[in-house]
Amino acid sequence: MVSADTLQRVLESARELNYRTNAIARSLRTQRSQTVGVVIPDIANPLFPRIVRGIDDALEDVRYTSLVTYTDGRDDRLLERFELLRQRGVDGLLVATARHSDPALDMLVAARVPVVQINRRTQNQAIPSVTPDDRGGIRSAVEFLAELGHRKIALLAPPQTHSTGRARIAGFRTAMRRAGLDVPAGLVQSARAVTLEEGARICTSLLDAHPDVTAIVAGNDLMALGCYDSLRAAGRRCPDDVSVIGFNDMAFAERFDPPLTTVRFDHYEMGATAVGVLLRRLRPSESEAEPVHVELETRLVVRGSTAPPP
Amino acid sequence: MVSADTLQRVLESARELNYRTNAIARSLRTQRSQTVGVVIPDIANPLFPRIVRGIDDALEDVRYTSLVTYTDGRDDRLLERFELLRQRGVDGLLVATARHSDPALDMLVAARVPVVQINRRTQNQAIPSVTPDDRGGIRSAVEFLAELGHRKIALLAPPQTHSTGRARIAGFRTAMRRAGLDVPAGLVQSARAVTLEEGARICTSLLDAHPDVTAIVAGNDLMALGCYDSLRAAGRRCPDDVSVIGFNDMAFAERFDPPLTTVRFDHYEMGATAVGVLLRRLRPSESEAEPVHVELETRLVVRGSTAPPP
DNA sequence: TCTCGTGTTGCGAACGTTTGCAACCTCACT
DNA sequence: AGTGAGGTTGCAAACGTTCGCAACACGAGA
Repeated sequence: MVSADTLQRVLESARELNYRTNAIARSLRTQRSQTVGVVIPDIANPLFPRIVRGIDDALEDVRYTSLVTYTDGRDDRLLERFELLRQRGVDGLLVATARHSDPALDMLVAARVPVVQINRRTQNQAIPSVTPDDRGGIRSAVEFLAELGHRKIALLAPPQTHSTGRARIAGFRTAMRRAGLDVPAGLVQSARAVTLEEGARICTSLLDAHPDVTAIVAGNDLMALGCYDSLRAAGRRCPDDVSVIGFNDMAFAERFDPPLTTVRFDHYEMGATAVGVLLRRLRPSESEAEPVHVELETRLVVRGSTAPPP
Repeated sequence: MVSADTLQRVLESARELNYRTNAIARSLRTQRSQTVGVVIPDIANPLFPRIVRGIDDALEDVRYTSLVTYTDGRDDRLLERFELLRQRGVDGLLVATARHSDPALDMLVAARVPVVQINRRTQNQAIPSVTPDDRGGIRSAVEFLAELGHRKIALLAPPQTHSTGRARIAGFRTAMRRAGLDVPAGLVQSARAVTLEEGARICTSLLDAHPDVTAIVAGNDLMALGCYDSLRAAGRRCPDDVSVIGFNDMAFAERFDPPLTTVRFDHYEMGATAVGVLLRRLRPSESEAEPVHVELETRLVVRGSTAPPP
């Protein structure tokens, strides 16, 4: 539109005065901040750094920035977090704290805030989500254990209030049925939280009640580590006496003692994909489009925490 | 200033219209964004999540928000990252990527941008910093090994371009001297990067050249894990044949095989303290105050990767 | 009663962009 | 030469706050 020479001179003096376009002023005028809010339980939980990294890299490609905030699993903080982010003018939200029934999320869709769920999802189908294939993952774990010869397999599931809890229980039951195995009451336990300590606690009570269990599918890697502790305390060896399988393939899982057999999916990709879904929603033309629900492929990574039953 | 009744009514209708003060407009007007930029190599590096968490919690107390961005160790990206954050109008910067000589940081102080360094520092004394007590930490590691009876102790230091590299070499030399031990050339090696792979590489070449080494002090926990790999590949056992000590006490270090003996300091506190220093700098009255350099106390955590020499 | 000081109220400018629109210019066609 | 289309230029409004300042009211002292 202007001559190359003028452009050159403009750019030059801009650099000279070191002009920097003021993103705040731009945001105020355009009503878009090129910013998305990310709500996770805790960045220090090993599940989340790679997710966040995937988010941030994908956002950077389109010159967006993330604002990350934490709930520490305290659901009463959710609304407050959302409020904070909206004050800051985020264009959309990436939420990894969904509960099966989640008024805070419902409120967001009512307020027409673009939201995408990560890792977990609510029953409200109107909110797009990117999650692992929980059922498939658990199924591959059960199949593997069954092939090894295990018959008494227990599941330590995430809480029933999480989609991960429900989906994994469902996946477990169908896989067991297909393998021709019983699931006696008491062999499926729901945790109150997805923590190492809770994993240990449940594992201990489970083994007390059912000493003949030879394999445990844990709700995630942290809970699997809790099982390690519990087994050690009970004088049982893993994998010789009891096999353990985790979920997530957290960083350094291959270096634990024993190296953890676990269901892997790509955390980085989960974050990046969620950004893609959100950005699509952010386009005015597609803001009302049918919500997508992406399920990420899982793969069982066999390491040292699984063996044939004794 | 107004009656309690009026206040009540104002607040009520504010809630009714669900008024939300627009942080962007406020920032534009006040020229303060209540935001600080955080520059780290990579959130997926296990050192950083707890630091960032400490930062964010401390910031939240004063209603600030962080904008986190990554360099992946590519120093040429630094300026670009700074530029991005300044465009976004951050009030100050927290930088964990300092090099011993660092033009990008010098540029920031020239531009009077409030900066605090975390974990590492440049030689430019004008920039406040919060770092671990590198010398003290290494000293406690060496003293412990010497007490166990080790005589041939090697150091795999971080790069010389990092303050951590220099300080740890210095600490190593004085500790060895005090213990009455020699430091032959070749027993102090500087890494090119602070990674697991680089740790393995150096460890292998070190053990080739000096097979009589019985203990290794690694630049950090990741490099220590690299030593594990290298030792295993060489058919040497840890700690029976060679002891290994790390630095940082990264998450789950106690669960590695063997559990890692390492120098611990409080990452969370490091982040929180840095925020404190930065906030003080942000006050106009103290922006020119003498820069402080906080050194965080370290403590050796003895686990299973150390034993008397064979 | 007038002046001055103190305190309150309310208006409007400013922050740095983007964007719509009016004004203007050029050129071609009638 | 007049008209209109197409294109360029430049100005001003607007985004949602904060904050300085003018205007005003009130009371006290001369």
